[in-house]
Amino acid sequence: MTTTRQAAEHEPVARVVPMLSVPHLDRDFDYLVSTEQSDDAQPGVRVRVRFHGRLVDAFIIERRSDTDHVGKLGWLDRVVSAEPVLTSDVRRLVDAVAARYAGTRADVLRLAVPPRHANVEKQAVAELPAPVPTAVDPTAWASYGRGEQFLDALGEGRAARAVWQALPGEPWADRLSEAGAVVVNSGRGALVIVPDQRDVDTLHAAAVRHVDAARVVALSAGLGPAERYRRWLAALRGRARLVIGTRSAVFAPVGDLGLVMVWDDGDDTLAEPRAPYPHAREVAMLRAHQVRCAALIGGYARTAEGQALVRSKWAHDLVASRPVVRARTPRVIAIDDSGFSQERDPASHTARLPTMSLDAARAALNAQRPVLVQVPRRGYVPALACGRCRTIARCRHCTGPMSLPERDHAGAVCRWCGRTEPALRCVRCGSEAVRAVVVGARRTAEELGRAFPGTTVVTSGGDAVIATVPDAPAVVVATPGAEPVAEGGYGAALLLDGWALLGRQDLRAAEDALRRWMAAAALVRHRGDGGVVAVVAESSIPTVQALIRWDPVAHAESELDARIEVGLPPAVHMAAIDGAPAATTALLDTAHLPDDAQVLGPVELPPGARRPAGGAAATGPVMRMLVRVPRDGGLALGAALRRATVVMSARHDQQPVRVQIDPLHIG
DNA sequence: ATAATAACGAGA
DNA sequence: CTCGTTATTATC
Repeated sequence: MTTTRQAAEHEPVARVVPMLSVPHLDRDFDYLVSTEQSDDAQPGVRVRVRFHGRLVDAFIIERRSDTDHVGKLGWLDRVVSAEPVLTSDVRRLVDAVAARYAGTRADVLRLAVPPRHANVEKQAVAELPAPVPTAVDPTAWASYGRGEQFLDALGEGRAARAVWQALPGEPWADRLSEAGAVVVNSGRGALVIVPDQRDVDTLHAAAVRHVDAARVVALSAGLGPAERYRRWLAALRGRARLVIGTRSAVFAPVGDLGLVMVWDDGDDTLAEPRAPYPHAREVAMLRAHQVRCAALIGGYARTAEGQALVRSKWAHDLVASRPVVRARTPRVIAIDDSGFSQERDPASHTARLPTMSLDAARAALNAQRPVLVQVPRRGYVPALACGRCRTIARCRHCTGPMSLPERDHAGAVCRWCGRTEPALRCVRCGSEAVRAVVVGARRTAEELGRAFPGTTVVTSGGDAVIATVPDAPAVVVATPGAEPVAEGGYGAALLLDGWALLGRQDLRAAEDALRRWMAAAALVRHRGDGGVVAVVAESSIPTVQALIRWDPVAHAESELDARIEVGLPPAVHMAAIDGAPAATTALLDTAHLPDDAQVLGPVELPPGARRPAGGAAATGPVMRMLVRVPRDGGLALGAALRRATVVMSARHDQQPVRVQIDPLHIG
């Protein structure tokens, strides 16, 4: 069954990028286009090509009249559809991300272009009436320095860039929607990236209040292939002009992009867990840079990365003045046990956390307001129980659960009041044996229920997240990120386990603690309205001070200074190379690293880290090597490691190695 | 990946 | 010099 094919008359060569994640095959390949295929085989469409005998998916990059290939060309096997799903903007972005993260274009393309759904693609596009500009009130941005001017700049199509710290109680989704509306009204597209589905829902609800609902679309993973592709196509085809989504939406094909926004960029979920592990904020900034559009990074707290953008003058500060901050924030008290002797303060025999923070909670409940209690994620802090009878170990002062902190801490520590207990003894059976158990939010809820008999106790966390709670007395126990919004604001919040958040051996421990605290505290009424936040941590710790003073910018400043001091991102760029010791050293030996690169390690992989996938299932030790280069050496680092992976993958004897650029957690 | 092929080394 | 094995290279 040999069919005679005729090459297209005009530009018979299609240059394609095949979807092969093998580094040394990440090149362009030319194929012949037949007459029948010619109309459909336009740049950006999906095709199938016979590659080394196998049929593989590919995207057409360009049509050409000639080829530089010396051998004979094969034919495009099939044009999958005429939909040009890979726009030139997205293709340039994919190229840049692959280069920066030392990955293959195929891997990035898999993140950027969702799988096709033929039925959805065939459906006719409904004609939309001409867009109706919506009214945007820029005065809502007036609390933030040059906020109104920022919106004006967006309306004028300028490439304004800002890092914005939202005030407590601020309906951030409305503010981001207003910024998006200004851009959409000016005829351009806007994109907002948020950490999770809950934020997508919140933002979408707000967005349709500010932008014609037919032009707003929300992309997220939990949609199912058909709906997901339908909405993605709405963006591609230009119907949707304000696109909202989680991390992979940062690649969404929004045409004539005028503004890209990222909310809460300190959230770990913005880091893609699949190779080459790009971070949505970094991709967003690359994109803004490439298309010269505006950018906005927002959150209650600020990351060192955000601060670096401000310090380098790439972005402006968008923060409220001190008097406004003071008026809008709750009163923050630190429940601080250290250096406090019971001899000097006999009153402290009655538990200090219960006295001070339970007082605050009780006052809020008496004022008919809900109280938020933030506890760590399940499994985050193991508590202790008797090794013989399994009774949970309790603090002698406040009856809080005891747990073992990080290694450098002697004795057990109370999760509520932070007091140290050098020698535990079971109150029931007298045994001195201890075992670790995990006390989650549910148990904390039971305990608090006992502390406030007759009060409704609600828990939110894990797969049972509650969006809102009514303005009524209730104790709301939530894990970070799952705090329900209280209508009118909480009367008080208790932030437990401060020492557990701050004591982690992680480069982002302090930043992360402040981010979680502020996210919870932002839901509390301001001080003038009686709002109180009690945080269980030493008040002398700078991060606790930053919460008390509500100064995320100063905290990010000193965080950035600290990273400069010790040479960690974003002050430098760093690559982590994980794998069997032989494999990682082989890769680094192969790499022609820049002259100013420093090789560090090997270090232990952070606990819970996955071992690099692919190839033979390695069983040996997994080690991490680190490469550090100056801040302006990021591209050179990516390029050098990219070349090394090409060489290594061509020699197919190696064990799997994972390369991550600027990983969130360095080990 | 995997097939073709260039390179290499030991035995006859 | 040949055969058998291994390293290298190309895949349009």
